[in-house]
Amino acid sequence: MPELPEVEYYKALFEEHALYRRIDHVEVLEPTILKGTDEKKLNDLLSGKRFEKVERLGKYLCIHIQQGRCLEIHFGMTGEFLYNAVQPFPKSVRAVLFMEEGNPLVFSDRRKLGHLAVASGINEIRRKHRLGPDALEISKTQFINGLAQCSAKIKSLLMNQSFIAGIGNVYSDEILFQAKVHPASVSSVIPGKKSERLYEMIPEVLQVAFECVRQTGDFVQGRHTFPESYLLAHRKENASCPTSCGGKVERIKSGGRSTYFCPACQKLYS
DNA sequence: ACGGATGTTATTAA
DNA sequence: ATTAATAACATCCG
Repeated sequence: MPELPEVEYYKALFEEHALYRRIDHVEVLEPTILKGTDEKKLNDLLSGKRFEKVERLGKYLCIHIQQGRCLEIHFGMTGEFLYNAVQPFPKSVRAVLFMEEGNPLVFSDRRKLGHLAVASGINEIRRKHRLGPDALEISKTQFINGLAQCSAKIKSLLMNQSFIAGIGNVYSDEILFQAKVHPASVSSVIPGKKSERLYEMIPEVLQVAFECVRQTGDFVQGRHTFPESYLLAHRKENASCPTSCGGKVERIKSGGRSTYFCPACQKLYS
């Protein structure tokens, strides 16, 4: 489930548990999660070195390795780091970074949709995956102009990592709900004031989500404790809209994903 | 039993 | 050139 808030939380956990520690060696249990590298190359890169820094861009982490290159991490749908795992590891474990001291850093990914790769830095990751500006860094002008130029549906645009990096299916629904914009609205038709409102809701929703994730801790199940005023706390068909507008939550398909919204609150611009 | 699941990418079609 | 829909990746849950 990792979108920007979850990946930001992974970053914080990494800083707390793994940063500056020295790697002994790497064992890869499932080679298919490696992209463009292999177990031997990873050992050449990592063994005997320390983690120096970790950066996040959208849903990616970039871990800088002492005197060398970077480890690129994407968590897919079910990826996570485990910091207290001991052998025998759960079968969802795909790679293990054994440290010179203490517990290993364990990459678990049940559905194997995440990956590890080697990169020179955050800019290479940006280029390779054609990522736009991070959702917490995009400028107002860039966002507003992007909407004005785009005839795609707003929900698709918010999830388009090339336009803005870090927002996925769940938080795009919430941002649209908080801004009271229908997910099928045509981006270029949304009035200026509403575009501004959308822009403001992005950091608002992502920061609230980060706080929830941080407090809940366990998020692989996808059950955070979101505020009652959030659609996310009522994210199922026919639930009552939390605004007491009397509307019932609807589900449609948009961008190939289940999209929840309140037809009474969220205005359609098309 | 079978539909659905929070991500990304490729392909195809309009 | 854009945009939308679909499948594929692989596995588990309700």
